[in-house]
Amino acid sequence: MGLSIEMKFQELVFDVVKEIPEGETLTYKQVAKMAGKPKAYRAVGNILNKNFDPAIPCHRVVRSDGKIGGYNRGESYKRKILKLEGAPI
DNA sequence: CATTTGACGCCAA
DNA sequence: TTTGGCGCCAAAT
Repeated sequence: MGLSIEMKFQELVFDVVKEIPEGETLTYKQVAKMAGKPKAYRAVGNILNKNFDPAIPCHRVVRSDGKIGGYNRGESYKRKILKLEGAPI
């Protein structure tokens, strides 16, 4: 029976991001690696960019350079949320 | 099916 | 330290 779990990279990324606890942050590269493709960090950014689902705390994904990164609702808002959550960033 | 798009990452200067 | 440029990949068109 071809019931092999076949998740798209996009689904895996969303799943990983959904599991990020409050006050924690992951880098795009880390998320890509956890999703099974350590070199797809570029695609991760693109995927999160299209996500407007508030159930996915995509604001907890930051750059490896220590910068905030972007956010489809405004980078300022992203930084504010991270500060409110007490993220080490 | 081919090309373009980007919320990135890393290195050299 | 900061900046510019190249590489990298999935999804959209």
